[in-house]
Amino acid sequence: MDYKDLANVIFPNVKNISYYEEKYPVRNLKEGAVVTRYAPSPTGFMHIGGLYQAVIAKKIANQTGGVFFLRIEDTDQKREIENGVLDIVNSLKEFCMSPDEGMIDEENEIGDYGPYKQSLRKEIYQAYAKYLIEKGLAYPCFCKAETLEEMRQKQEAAKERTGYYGVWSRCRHIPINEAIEKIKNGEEYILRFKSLGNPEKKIKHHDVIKGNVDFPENDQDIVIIKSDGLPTYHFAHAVDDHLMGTTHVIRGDEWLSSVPLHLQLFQELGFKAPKYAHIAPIMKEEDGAKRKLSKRKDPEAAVSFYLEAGIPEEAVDEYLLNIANSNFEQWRKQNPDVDMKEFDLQLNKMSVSGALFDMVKLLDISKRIISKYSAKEVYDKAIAWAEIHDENLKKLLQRDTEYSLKVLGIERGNEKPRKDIAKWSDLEYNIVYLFDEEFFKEKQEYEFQKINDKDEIKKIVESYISKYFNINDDKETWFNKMKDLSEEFGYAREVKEYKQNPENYKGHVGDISTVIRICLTGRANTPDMYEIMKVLGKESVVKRLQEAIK
RNA sequence: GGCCCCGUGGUCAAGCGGUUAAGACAUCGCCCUUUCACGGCGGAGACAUGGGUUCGAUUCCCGUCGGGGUCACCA
Repeated sequence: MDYKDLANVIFPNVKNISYYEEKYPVRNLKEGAVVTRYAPSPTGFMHIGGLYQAVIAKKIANQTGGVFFLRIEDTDQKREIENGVLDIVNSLKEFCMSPDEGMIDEENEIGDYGPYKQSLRKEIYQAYAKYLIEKGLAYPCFCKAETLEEMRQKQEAAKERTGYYGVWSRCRHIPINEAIEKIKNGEEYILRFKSLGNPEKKIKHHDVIKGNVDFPENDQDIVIIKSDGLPTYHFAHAVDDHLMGTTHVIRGDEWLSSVPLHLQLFQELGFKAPKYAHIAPIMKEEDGAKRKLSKRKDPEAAVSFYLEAGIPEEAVDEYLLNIANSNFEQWRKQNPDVDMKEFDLQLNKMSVSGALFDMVKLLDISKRIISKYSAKEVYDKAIAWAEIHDENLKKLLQRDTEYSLKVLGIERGNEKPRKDIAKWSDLEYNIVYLFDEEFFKEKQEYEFQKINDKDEIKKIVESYISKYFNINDDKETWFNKMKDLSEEFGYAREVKEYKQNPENYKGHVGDISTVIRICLTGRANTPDMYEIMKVLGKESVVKRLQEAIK
């Protein structure tokens, strides 16, 4: 009895690995093209850290003329959630991070290296597992959970390393015929990798992000095939990334310490090892301590959080890119209108330790991006958001599209556009008062500032309506009239004038215009008043002013 | 606890033995033909710590402290 017999008893019907090696040939890509992947488990909502990985992986692949694919790692069927795959696929799509290959919905996929869902690749893993058994590098393990637990306690008591290795790996030493016997008797077992590593020796690993890291060799006989017949992460990683032609494994740095194992697996399977780039996680500060953004505790960990808040997807992508390579913002400053696809991302410039998530910075980026949109773009994007999240805003904007466009166009499209909207959920507050129906819905409560004498206010407004206001004035005329009005009531035409001789005036043009502004809009702070009047139109302006002094 | 990684202003970060230690966000002040926003200018604000090595260390080495990761039939 030899290893081949054992292999045949365990996997009597699987194909030879040469079948798969031929079926999935080496990719025909140009020199330097990088193949990356995003390989999540459908076990919960899409995490911002996952998006971060996807952004980086896609960017690196695209900018080298390579391939970015999506592989679903659903080998832990206990933890799987409903619509997990769909959520991942849709989230990627929303953030413009759709893969070149891989799953495109719960069932379907594109690309020649599939299936891209691990649960559908069972027989492939088994073929490679069989190959390892034949080589004497994998063996069945009959240890029960309790046995393992006992062993572990002994190890801890003896202050030894825990795990299944060396003298502790009892099933490794079961004679082949005995193992076959057990299997034939129906004993339950899993498959373990037979590690040839020696922890006294170091392996050198060069990580594309972390740099040189030395580890002891792995000597753990880790599980490669679980009792449900599916592979563990480690084994699936080696098989899949080999067959799918991944050149750069870009993943979270929680995997860094398994590199010795993975390298060993690639080695023993006869695969060329990929390059590894281990990304530091996005952190959050709590009670003075840093920790990974948590799915449970932090709403901002879910990508849906940003969608719901109405932060443009583009802004989130740019923010993430900014965390990845901090020189992005310099590039952005020099190339304000260039698509972020043009930015050259460099893995070796990535930080080795995790950055704290900075919502303020995200919002700043978001403001910049929204400020660049045309009124039409704002309209379309805001409606698309409101469609799902804000019925009121949708109605408001759609009532009179033409008018809405004028409102959204205020101080937009010029050289220094307004940057006061960071997310679509800000928009309603920002513009409601420009709609008469809403404005007159409730009696406005005016809080005047410097000038608050009712009579004085009434006179100022009346005078403005009767003597100065003309909707057709150009900006300069309009401006001068505001100064004339100021003068009429004993206020300085210029702020500077007033500051030089405050005793000569009751105030300055700013005080007067504030009165008009508040009567007109109900607010002390608004965008340019001239533009607002133009948008409101003659009737509305007069009506608003008259109502205000009633 | 073992193994591994990290430690520059509040945050993200340049920096690779000699620098007035960049820049961005945040913050403060001033300016910007009237508010707000934008923009401009300026201010405050940092090399965790103790030893080495060196003519000279933020940069190199060691210790300490602090932070993070990992030690599953989870990924």
